[in-house]
Amino acid sequence: MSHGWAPPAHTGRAASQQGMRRQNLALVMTTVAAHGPISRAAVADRTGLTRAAVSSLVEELNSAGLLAELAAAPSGRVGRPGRALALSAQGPAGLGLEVGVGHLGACVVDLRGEVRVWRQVAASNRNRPPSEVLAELAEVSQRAVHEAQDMRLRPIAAVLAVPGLVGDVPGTVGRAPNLGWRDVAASELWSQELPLEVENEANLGALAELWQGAAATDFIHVSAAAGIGAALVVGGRLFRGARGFAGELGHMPVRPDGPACACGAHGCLEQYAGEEAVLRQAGLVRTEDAVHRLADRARDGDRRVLAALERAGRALGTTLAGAVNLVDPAAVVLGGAYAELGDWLLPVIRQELTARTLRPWQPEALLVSALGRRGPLLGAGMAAIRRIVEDPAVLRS
Amino acid sequence: MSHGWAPPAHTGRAASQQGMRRQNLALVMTTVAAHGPISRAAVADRTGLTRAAVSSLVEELNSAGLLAELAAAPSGRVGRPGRALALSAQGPAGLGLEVGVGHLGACVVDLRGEVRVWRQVAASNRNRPPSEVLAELAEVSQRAVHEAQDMRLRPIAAVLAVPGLVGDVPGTVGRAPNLGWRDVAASELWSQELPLEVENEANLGALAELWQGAAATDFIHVSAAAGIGAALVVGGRLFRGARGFAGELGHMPVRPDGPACACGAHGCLEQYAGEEAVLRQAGLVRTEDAVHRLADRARDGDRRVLAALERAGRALGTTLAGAVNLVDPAAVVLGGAYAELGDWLLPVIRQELTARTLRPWQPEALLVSALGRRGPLLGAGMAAIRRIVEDPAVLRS
DNA sequence: CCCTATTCGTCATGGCGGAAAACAAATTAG
DNA sequence: CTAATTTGTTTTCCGCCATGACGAATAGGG
Repeated sequence: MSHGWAPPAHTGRAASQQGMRRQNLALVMTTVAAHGPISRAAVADRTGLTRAAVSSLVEELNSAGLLAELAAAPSGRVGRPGRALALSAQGPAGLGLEVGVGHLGACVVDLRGEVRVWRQVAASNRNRPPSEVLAELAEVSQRAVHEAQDMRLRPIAAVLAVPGLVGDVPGTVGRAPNLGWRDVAASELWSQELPLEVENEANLGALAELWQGAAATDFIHVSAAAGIGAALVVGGRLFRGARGFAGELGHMPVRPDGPACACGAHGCLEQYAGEEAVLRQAGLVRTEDAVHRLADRARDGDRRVLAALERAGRALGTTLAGAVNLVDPAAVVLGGAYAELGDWLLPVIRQELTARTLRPWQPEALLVSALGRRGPLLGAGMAAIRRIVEDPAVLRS
Repeated sequence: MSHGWAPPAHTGRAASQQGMRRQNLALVMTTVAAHGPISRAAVADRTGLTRAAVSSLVEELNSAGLLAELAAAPSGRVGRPGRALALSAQGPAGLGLEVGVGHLGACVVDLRGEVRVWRQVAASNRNRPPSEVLAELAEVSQRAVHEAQDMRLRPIAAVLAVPGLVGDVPGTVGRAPNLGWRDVAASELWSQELPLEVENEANLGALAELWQGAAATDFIHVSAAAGIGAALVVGGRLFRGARGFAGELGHMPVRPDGPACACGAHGCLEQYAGEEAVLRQAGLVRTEDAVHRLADRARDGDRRVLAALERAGRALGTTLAGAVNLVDPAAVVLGGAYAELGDWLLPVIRQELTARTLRPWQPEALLVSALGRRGPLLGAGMAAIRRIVEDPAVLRS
């Protein structure tokens, strides 16, 4: 009647003692990262490892320069005081890079997740040759790296945030319409020593949100630039879908027979809540700082702008309600350009969410990103160093 | 500027040698399950374990009665022939149970994933006291268990498929409107020895689809009964969302200002593609076998029925396109009542998917479940025994 | 001041489990 | 019948964590 189990569910990997060590090193590392200065004994309690094992693991992490012992603080409790462990403020660091339409950015984040260097410069990158853009970025980056080195920080990996899609080949930009890029092998053009990884800016914004602790471990992060993108974070990880295309919120249907969209369909969300559509409704022309002007006029009470924002918010809310019904996230975060327009969008979206989600929806579960435009670059820097926290053994090679 | 890493990303568990053994036992088990009769050496090649380690692991699984050695088949290749390992056709088995509106079911699935006992009886369970229903189910179940025992099968766990929502407390049915159940503690009413777990029938249908190998490891399984539910399978696992409510496809908005829905919103998918809506459009009254009658009339070319199905398919397609844009599954599977109506729904849905998905959509990635109504019960049986395959160490306790 | 209770970190021992390599067994090719 | 080849087991070894004991560093009480 049946034919047995289907082939593989992605066959796991063999567990070895090296793997065990590796996992426990990571466990200690993440525990220290998450629970501030903490003693070995407390790590042991929290992880289930023995104190002896923790000692050995800490010793290894310590001599690799990943952990540091802080000065002892009097605890007031009886017994020998523990020695406070914390992630090292020196040593390995992550280099975050960003190519925006109107700016370039570089930042350095240390193991603790703290931003130590932050540089952004204005630049007109629209339709500029990628090699030229990356060359200028390299200059900005090098200054940032030098600054970091003065603080005894040693960047070990770079992540580049781009307003576009990552290509099938790692390290390439598949398409970035706003930059005019198409199939750009960024990591090859990148002449620096550091390994470079490319990631979509919206995804990195979502990761920044995750690691800065504003939202839960399961949320939808919506951000708008030219298009509308959503990043799904599930169980503390980016959810990319089977082919890596998950999160195309902008082309969810709002009205099946609505206005034609560039994608070929009709009534996509972008036709209601996309930058171009909103500006058109508001009677504004599209410029680099259009979002600011929208917000200004809304503050001034401009009827047409307010109506445009309400219309956008309603469409966005409807679509998000659908997404919430389907994915059941713990929160929805508005980032990117939407963050600045939160005052006017939030109430309408809340209304729609409340009305259209089958399960009761807590109003406070819809929130505006506190990171704003800094999200992508911050996320890039954090992502670059986060690997070390989540798997310190990669440095042992 | 920043405040370091956010608290936990669900802190992992400490790796111990026992855990290592456990993981490798599972690895051998799943490898044998997935790749048919296979020799120790081939398992070693495939998993990366050494032959010695595999031997030791197989020895343990063997003496626990989980693996069996088949008669040697001449391979024709040079060298000592391998001894073919396969999952045991005896020993531990899973008991699948189902309470439907019009029937009760029980089945027994062995370690290989093969159905060995299959029993379904008609019953009118609508608004019947849960204790009475479960008592009758227990009888059916016991006969099935006895039959299984005659085949040297020993059911070790039961999973119950219900057309409703699982409650917060494991083992309880939160709501099953079609049965008239509300907060029923099924596992307490279940007087049998076996541990009982309760799961939504649509989810189990999706798991059956997964394990029977029709679809990929990432897909959306749509099924309709009274409501429209979707089960998301991601990386070979059920995706439940933050609160366990993921998959409410029926209340995704199709037209923001469409007909009012029982959920309080307007224009939900259920108002277009739900059983009641389709029947109303088709001019049929609602009965137990309404789906059959729909299919019959459609086959006869009934204009009104065909129009109703087209309308439903179009709405379903629009919504699924949105879901695909958001989640990017490798496939979409139509199950439940939709499976029988596939001939008429499929073309329209394909059309919408092709038109509305941003990424190119392969027509063959939309398919109809071959399991039909058997899915939920089959999935229940398979789920009950699948745990042993995925973690054989649980039997060691 | 000294002694005890308490907690922390380390050290020594042991056992478990996989890796590596040698070996025995079973087949094909010639 | 021998050589070659592949399989499965045996043996030895090593890494890693658990266990338990011990020294270290504190607070509290007499």
